[in-house]
Amino acid sequence: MPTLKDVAKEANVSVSTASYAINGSSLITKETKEKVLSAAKKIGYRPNASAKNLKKNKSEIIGFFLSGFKGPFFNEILEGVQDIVIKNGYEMVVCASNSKHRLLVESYVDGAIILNFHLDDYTIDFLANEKMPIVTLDREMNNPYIKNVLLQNKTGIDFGVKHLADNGHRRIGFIGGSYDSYDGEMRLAGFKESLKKYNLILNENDVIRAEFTEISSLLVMDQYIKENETRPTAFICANDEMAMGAIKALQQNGISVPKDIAVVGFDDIELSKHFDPPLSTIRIQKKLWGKTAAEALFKMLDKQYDFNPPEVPIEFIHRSSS
Amino acid sequence: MPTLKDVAKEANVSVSTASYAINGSSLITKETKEKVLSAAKKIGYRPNASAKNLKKNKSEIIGFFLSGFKGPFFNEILEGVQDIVIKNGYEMVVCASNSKHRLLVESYVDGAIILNFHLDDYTIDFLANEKMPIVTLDREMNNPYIKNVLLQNKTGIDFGVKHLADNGHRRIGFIGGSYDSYDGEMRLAGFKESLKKYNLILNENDVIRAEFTEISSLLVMDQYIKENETRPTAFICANDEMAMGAIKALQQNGISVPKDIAVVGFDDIELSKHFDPPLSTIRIQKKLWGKTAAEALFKMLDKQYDFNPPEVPIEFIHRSSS
DNA sequence: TTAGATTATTGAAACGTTTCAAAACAAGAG
DNA sequence: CTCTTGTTTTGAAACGTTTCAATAATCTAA
Repeated sequence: MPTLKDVAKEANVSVSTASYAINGSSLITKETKEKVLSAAKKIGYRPNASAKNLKKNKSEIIGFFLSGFKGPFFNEILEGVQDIVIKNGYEMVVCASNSKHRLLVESYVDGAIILNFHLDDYTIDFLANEKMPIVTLDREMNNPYIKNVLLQNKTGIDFGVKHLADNGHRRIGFIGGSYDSYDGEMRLAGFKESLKKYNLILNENDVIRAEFTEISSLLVMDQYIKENETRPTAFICANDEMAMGAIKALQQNGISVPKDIAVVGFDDIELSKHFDPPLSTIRIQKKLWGKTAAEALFKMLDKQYDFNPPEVPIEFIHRSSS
Repeated sequence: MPTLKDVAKEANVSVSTASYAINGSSLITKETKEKVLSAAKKIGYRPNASAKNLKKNKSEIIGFFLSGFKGPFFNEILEGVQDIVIKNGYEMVVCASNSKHRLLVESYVDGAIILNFHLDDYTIDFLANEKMPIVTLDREMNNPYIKNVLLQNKTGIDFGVKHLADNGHRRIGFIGGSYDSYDGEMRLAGFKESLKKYNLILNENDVIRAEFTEISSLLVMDQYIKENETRPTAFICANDEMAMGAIKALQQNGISVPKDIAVVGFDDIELSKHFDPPLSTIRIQKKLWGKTAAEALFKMLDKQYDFNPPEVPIEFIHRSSS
């Protein structure tokens, strides 16, 4: 691999001149610059990012750290982030990590957005600093170099519960996800608050848990149906996949949705509007979520720390499942 | 940020000893190693990847370069790649680039998988070398350090055409995508070959083009319907999204699918089986595609160049749209 | 012309690691 | 004791850049 030194030799200038020329410094005359540039092209020079970053102590790359590429969800968030990253002249890398987090730990990136339950709070808190601000999408953290861009889970759930209550439902069940999900637990907490708000009684037995997947929800719902004589007239679910699983279980047991039981999801994933029946759900504007997060990050990279990121809008989408 | 030097000072050893200790060299005694490690922890030392990579001239990271995060497609491929990458003790970064490709050009990664029409052949050819082998998913290239892991587009289309021909269709149309897609053009070429194979005549007017999206396909199909008195009894589409768009256009014009016109897609995306009517299509095993690509890459990283990656299986999925 | 100011170029140090070769130390053998 | 051998530690160079400070070249004005 040819280096700057090789370019300098080829162009008959010093290494420093070559460096200035390639970086477009105004110190260098036009002729020299051209000489260097054509020498660089001739020998196929490419800058070495490691050396550059080592010297400059920054990479102009930000990282998005997620738990895995599965799921119908990330693409849109990433699109939003990417837009802002490009606008700021940076690049984004996306990493799924479940253990080592090398890229996060070894100063690869100048900033990070985190949506990854594998990472513990302690690590995130330890990593955040002036040289590497962090935005979390999946937890609340309190650190001058960390901003949280969180969803309005409780508001969203409240829209759903209100809708059901308005339509006369008095006994509403909830399908939650695994305990380690911040959003999931917030949604459950919101559910309980909303029930109170609308004077509905909470039947603890009607709060069931699956694992955020369609199949897990189908199974637990099937079991629930078989074990319970009387049932809620509506379920609200911590995400759309589980709503779909629940609906399938209900249908398989001869229970009609929404005639016998109404079901409301959360997230409004792409599939939801194509599902049969189309799913009532709470929509997150995912691309905007990504944008908001990225903007918060760049604000911190610009040494501004004293602000609160704007809320990401959320809305209830009424379709046929309720 | 504390450096190795700080660790060395804290532990009362030399920098080299600290380095050996942290990297687990067998030269170092147990006690020294422990001393160093606890010093490192105490002062919050984290290795600096830039310095390390500069010295070692490798990063143990491979990059996946795609054109954008849109589309229902990438996640599964990425999952496959990620599995293999982790198995090899590397990390993967995913980048969407439309212009600068900084991460690809500046020796950030030790290898690359490319599915990105924004990148031109010349650049890819220029970048590939022993220190950075490349696997392409979206074009044929001939270079000792590049392997192509391509789909069996023609075979796939042939399954579709055969299915339609077997069901008595004599006039079959095709909805292609934009000209710059390798897979799209291969599918079109395969379509023409298959027509010949089954003695069907090609009506050039029945080959229409959209842009791989549902909406573009809906629009061109709508126009096609309005402009043409007689029509094929079946369409085969270069991807599932366009098949869905076409079906919607047909339905909006009072044409029933599959009763009046059969439609077959390509890719078998998640949505296809939930679509109304569920879509007949050609399935790509996307996760396996990713795995195959990653395995080819690691073989090259292991200095093995003389092999052909295995074919990625492909199959026809019969649902209700045909 | 020439001193002084301005512009263009260069040498060398530094960034944080790794790793070779040399040095220091410890242990056995004579 | 001293010599050898083997083990552990260390000093220093190197990786490819950037950038400060210093030098060289050119220009301006008296």
